[in-house]
Amino acid sequence: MTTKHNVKHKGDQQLELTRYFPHKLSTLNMVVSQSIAQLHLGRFQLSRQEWRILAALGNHRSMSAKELASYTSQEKMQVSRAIARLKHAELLCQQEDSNDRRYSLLSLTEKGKTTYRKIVPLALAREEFILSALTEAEQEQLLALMEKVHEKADELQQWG
Amino acid sequence: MTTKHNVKHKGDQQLELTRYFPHKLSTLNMVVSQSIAQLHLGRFQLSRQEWRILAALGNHRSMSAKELASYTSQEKMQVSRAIARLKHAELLCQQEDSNDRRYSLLSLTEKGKTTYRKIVPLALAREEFILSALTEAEQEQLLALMEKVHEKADELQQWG
DNA sequence: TATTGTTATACTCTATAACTATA
DNA sequence: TATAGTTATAGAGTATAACAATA
Repeated sequence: MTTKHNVKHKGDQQLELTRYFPHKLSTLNMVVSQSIAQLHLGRFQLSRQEWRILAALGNHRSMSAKELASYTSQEKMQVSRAIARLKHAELLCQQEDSNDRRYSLLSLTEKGKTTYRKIVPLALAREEFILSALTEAEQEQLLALMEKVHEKADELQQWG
Repeated sequence: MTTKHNVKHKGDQQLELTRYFPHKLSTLNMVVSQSIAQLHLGRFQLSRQEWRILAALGNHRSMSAKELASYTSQEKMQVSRAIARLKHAELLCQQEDSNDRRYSLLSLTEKGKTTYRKIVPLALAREEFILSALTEAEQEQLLALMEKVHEKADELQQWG
């Protein structure tokens, strides 16, 4: 019996960290996210949270804080604080929803849109560079496989 | 011209966050790493850094702090602090390398080995569950594709 | 009573770099 | 002078939950 992780003794399972999927995924994410962070942190002074919100609003005109949290996969406090910073930097403006005043409508200011238009081509160029390691078909495969794994991991997380 | 990310106006690139590879990778990593963290944080009171070191030493008998840093993809301070905590918990012991006393030889205590033997089967079971979303062939594909992407991202990160 | 969003608090993590000891 | 490893410090990020306003 041969498996990916060696079994040295009967009933004595070994875990080789460098072949352990969660670790491989984590290190891949580390290098990819750092290469992207160089962009928004370095040149645009945007935290990851702020960058995600800028990206969301640049593409969707207007969203509530709750929608932003869900869309950007962040907690509502993270979103709330990122909004405060973006508002302070005058990249974003906030108005009440007249139908339900608990909601706020968030959208980019002209300054925010300008920043979006500057950063997006650079971000897409980096994505393209990274994915140029793969053929188009492989890219689709990779995304499909990641999707499947994501669903299973969701299941696991729910059940603890 | 159709691309993955819509182009609404000429020269006006749009980025759809949910289709942006770095973001998809980040959210996948989030759910996978959290499902693993439930294990080592919840049941074994080990931080991610400590868990990685335990895993490394359980599989390799003895390593120096520097080797651990490289092997576990962590900074040397993180490793140093994780070592201190593991030493305090008596899971790990440290002795000087008699050839070069700058180096220390780190290895698991019996208590550390016992913890390793308890946690590894559970960690592997979680990995197996997550990867059960894929066939064996798909698993190999996924790892191969991730490897290629990793190399490209390394390149990008180096050049800034 | 439930929901959106903000704020307070304490805690952890991180990054930079200074530091010790050895070579 | 270079390397292994530790420690100090400050800043950033995080989680929990209390809170206000609205429905």
